[in-house]
Amino acid sequence: MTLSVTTWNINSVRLRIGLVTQFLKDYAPDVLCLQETKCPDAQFPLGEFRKIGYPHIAIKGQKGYNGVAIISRKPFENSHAIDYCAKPDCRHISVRLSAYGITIHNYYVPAGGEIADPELNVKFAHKLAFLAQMQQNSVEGQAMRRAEIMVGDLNIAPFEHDVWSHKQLLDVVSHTPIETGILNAIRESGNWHDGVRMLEPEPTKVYTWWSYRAADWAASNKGRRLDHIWHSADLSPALKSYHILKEARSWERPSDHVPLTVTYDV
DNA sequence: ATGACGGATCTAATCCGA
Repeated sequence: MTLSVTTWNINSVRLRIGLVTQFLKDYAPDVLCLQETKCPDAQFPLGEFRKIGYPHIAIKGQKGYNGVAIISRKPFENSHAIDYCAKPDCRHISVRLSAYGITIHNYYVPAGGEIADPELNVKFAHKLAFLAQMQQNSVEGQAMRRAEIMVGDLNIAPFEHDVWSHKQLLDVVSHTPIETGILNAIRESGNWHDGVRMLEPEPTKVYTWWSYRAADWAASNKGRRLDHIWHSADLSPALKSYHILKEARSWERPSDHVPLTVTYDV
């Protein structure tokens, strides 16, 4: 049985509903995890997904900012959302896929603002606190962790070749040593495996995000790998392939992130 | 300057993204 999971920071699900449904029709992943839906639950476009074969939907959204969703062709149970840092800001939701017995966690980690110093920047302090709680959960669950996938916009590019210039981004939030160190510690202590880097090891450059601010994003190609799909160690034998839909960055009115899909043979 | 664009909101200017 195949399981394909896509993660995509959509930067407003209502504005880009046409792009999302076109993606689902063309690429048909089993599960789509969205971040930055920017949509209160009551206004989520459930019908648009139901009519193209995605009837199973878990949402955690609010007005204006953040928001996550899991949209599935296959049924799930135990939909669950965690408030990290005791803030009800819609940055996590999980489901358990009934037929697979696999749990999927979908995260939107805080961006962290401009200044990489928690003393000077409360947004960076929030990011570090969020990551600390993720690490605590990761370690606590490590011994029992089976059949789990975690995806999302983690807002950190952990490896040298996850950014266009390691040296030039060392003091830029998303690639500072404190952030990359914590993300690597979360992955290692939780015994998570990074499927994309197993299939595409360093030093190949891999990006999932290109800034809106570049005059020509494709020509400058100053990207970062901010979006990730990890799995528990027991799923590594099932890891099949990954796909980054870079061309989605050129679609009309695009998100600044593109869809990342990992496929398992389970 | 990496790079000033793009989304949502109490439709104007402000917050936020990374």
